[in-house]
Amino acid sequence: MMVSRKRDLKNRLQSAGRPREFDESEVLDKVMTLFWQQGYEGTSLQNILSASGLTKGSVYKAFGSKHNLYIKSLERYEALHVDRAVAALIGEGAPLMRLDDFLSVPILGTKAAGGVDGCFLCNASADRACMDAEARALVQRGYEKMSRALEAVISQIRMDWPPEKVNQSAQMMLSVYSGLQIMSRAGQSREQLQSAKNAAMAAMGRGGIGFI
Amino acid sequence: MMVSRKRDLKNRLQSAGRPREFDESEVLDKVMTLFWQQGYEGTSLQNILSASGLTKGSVYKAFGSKHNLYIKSLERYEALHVDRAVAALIGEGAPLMRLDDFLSVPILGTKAAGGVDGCFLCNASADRACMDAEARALVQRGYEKMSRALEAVISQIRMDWPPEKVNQSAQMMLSVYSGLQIMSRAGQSREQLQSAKNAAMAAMGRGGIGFI
DNA sequence: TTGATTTTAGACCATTTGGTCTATAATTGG
DNA sequence: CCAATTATAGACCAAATGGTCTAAAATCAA
Repeated sequence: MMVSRKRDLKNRLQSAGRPREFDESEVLDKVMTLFWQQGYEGTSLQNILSASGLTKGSVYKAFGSKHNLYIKSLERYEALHVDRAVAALIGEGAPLMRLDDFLSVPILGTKAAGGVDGCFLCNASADRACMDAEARALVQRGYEKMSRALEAVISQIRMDWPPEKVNQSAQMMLSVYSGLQIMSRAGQSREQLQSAKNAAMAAMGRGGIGFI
Repeated sequence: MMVSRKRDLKNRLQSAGRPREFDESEVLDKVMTLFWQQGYEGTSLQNILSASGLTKGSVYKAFGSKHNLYIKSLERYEALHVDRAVAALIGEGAPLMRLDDFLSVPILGTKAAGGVDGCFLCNASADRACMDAEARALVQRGYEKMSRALEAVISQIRMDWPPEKVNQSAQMMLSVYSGLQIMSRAGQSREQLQSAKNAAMAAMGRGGIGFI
């Protein structure tokens, strides 16, 4: 047959042939959850097939490889969770409250009866980032986004602070956030995490971070 | 033969039979490094055999299972690294400097050319703690030790602070530490980590953590 | 209807997984 | 030297791994 006469101008959305029986985003959400909870090596193809209800053929046709599925999952996490957190940080309401809410996420996400997801970026940092450049770039981009948003709120909270001080505080808040997420995965109690958050918030109060 | 007449009173160190050809602690150190760097599922038995130079028979005779090897690795990490960090925290010198040194570990450990180990406790938090109660208990014990040591230094730095404030600050410092370790695994730049540390240290300075 | 195109189901594959078992080697106490 | 004991090497194993491939099914354009 002729090559590539196919549809240069028609610009259709639905190509010919049998249509997909699944929603790609829906499947990706389920797979993302698996990688998020169990890590890359901890999630087997079988896990993925069971959770998605698909068969190997469909998965490999649609996503190509396990690794690509992981990268796509990270991207989806960024779009779904990081961007939402960022929007909340730079959104409406008292800036101090917005920062507090941001640091509360790791604490509220903590379920008493085990099974804490934490933050996919933080988990991926430990799990894959140091051995997978593509994953690392995505994780860094996520941190970068949160870092910028933190700078924005903090500069609203402490309008008297110079940019340098705002930047350092934002980096500290990001560290606190990551630390809380990681420690929540380890089952640290809500009280302990709460204490950490309180001290971090207190550093933003009157007196604030007093350079030594 | 008779049961358990073996050596109730002799109390010998070396039992009869062929002696070990390897040093158990040495092997454990190598295995610990593998689990630390690659995680539980990311480390195969083959990895372990190659790194230790042992064969399956010896490994299983000496350690029983991969899982047990992981637990032993966590214990060894606690004895080797956590206890050392704790000792340094409550040791000699200016307390403010000791705290600074503690938070510098994640930054100095960062090698420019990838391959950052981070902290085994933090990695294990993301990797295994939420699906392995034994591992979780060890991780929590490690955090607990560091937390107590942090309280000790902080109470030396700010003798005017009430215990509650000291405790909250210690929890925050532990979060910052964990966050730095995790973000260093993701390849965050030394400058970024340094900024976070600076802000955290600043919170201990004059004015300190000013409750809102 | 027919031909082209695409997805699906699942058989199939080589490799690797964690783990066991046995024969042999190396030691000690007697 | 001999019996008992322990460690080593590596053959062996069933199950699981990530991945490929083919035949059938489902759709659309002509």
